[in-house]
Amino acid sequence: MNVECHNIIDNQMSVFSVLNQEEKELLKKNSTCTYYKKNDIIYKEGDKPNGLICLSKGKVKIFKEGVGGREQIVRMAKPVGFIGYRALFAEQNYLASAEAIEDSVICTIEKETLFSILKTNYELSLSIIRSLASELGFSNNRTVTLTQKHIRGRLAESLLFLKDTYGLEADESTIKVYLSREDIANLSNMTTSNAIRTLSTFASEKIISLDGRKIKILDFKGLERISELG
Amino acid sequence: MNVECHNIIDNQMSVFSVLNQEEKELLKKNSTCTYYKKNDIIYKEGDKPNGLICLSKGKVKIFKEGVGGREQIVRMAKPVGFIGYRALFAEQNYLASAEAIEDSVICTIEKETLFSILKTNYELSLSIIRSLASELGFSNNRTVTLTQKHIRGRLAESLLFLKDTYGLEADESTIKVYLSREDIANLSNMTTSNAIRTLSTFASEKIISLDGRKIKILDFKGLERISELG
DNA sequence: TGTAAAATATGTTAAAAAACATACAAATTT
DNA sequence: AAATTTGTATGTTTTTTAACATATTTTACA
Repeated sequence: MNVECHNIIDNQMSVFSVLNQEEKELLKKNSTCTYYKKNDIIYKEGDKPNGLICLSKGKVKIFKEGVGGREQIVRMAKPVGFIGYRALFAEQNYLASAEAIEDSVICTIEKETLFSILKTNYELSLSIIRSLASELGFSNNRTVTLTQKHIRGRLAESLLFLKDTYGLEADESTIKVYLSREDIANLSNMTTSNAIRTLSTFASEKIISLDGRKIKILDFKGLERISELG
Repeated sequence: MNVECHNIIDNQMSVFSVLNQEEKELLKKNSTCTYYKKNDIIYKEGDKPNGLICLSKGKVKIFKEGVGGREQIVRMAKPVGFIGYRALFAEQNYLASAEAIEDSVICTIEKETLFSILKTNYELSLSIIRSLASELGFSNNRTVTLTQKHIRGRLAESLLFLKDTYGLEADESTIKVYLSREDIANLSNMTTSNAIRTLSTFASEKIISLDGRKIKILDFKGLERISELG
């Protein structure tokens, strides 16, 4: 009854498109589907991965607990995308936690099955290598921007990042994800107060407009300029 | 005449140990050896990778230019280790630069040859996946510590990181790498002034002792405490 | 070997961001 | 519907860190 899993594995756009029918059937037989409510934890820092988790529906934040329990969001996942594969492939326990920020559906592909297919399928290995290498580039980039940019620059970058990740509503300006001010702060390496304050400033400068958790980008160029300036 | 390359490929401890003799010979035939003086640039942000670079001798820093040209060191390489493989496998141009901080020898394995061997050798793919996944974990960790820890915590962490990476001299306390105060600052996300000042403070607290660029760790537990506290 | 340049050191000031305080609104629970 | 909790908003204070200034030492090299 795990239709969601089947859909992902059969998806022509997914990394599994390089597999033959037999391999796909094997994956389907060894995967399970799980449903999560908004704010549900999918896994926690320290947990042991037991498979490749694929986000089929919903949105998920990946975060680490830092100094004094302060949360830093290191990644935002969208369908169809993988979660927690870093720990799985590094053969480590999770170094970050995953939490659904919307009702979500995940499909977990059993570890041994995945590795057995990986053994014979060069294309799949290569696409995993590419994914990890891209994400490492992204992470290194973020290390620099989060440490070097000032508050306005960091917030502007986060808003552009959210836009790039989740896209815009039909109005071509509302960012298609609804985060709490606290999550925006944890994504941008600042306190909640400063996230709220800086969002208000951006709104007063007509760069964005705010309506609860809805954020409309009014001046893309302006936002990019602030992000680049630091 | 590229003996250095041959040594690396034949090394029982390297990732190439999983290759058969034929594959090793192919790699040797398609690799070149290059010598760098201290402060020589090996590659620059934006350059196109043309092979897998292996550091055979010496020490190399990998850094990114941030806001206003401010440098952030994202990795320190030691022999025998790979450099610039992220960009190679992501099929991107380099997102960081590499500079020798000591006289160094590198061995470059030609790209096409490497990929052809990768195609047939599952073990090699897997070890690359593991490396990338580990480094991604490290990078995410650093994002959090560099943004959340205070100056003392960041510097303490950097000193411990340098110790873990390059080890200690025979005296069991001198860190086996000699960096400028500027490099230490660029590794720890602080200004040179603050690196100098904080090093002096640590020295006055008898946590470390300084002799030019030689740094002796006198109180390991103390340093760890400062690092963990933030 | 003298001189310029680079690196190190340290004090002072200015700016940035966190911490704190408080108020209010909205959502949830009872 | 009242009470409580949670999230948002904004002003003030304090801390942290960068920026600046200047001196001294070391290194490079002509």
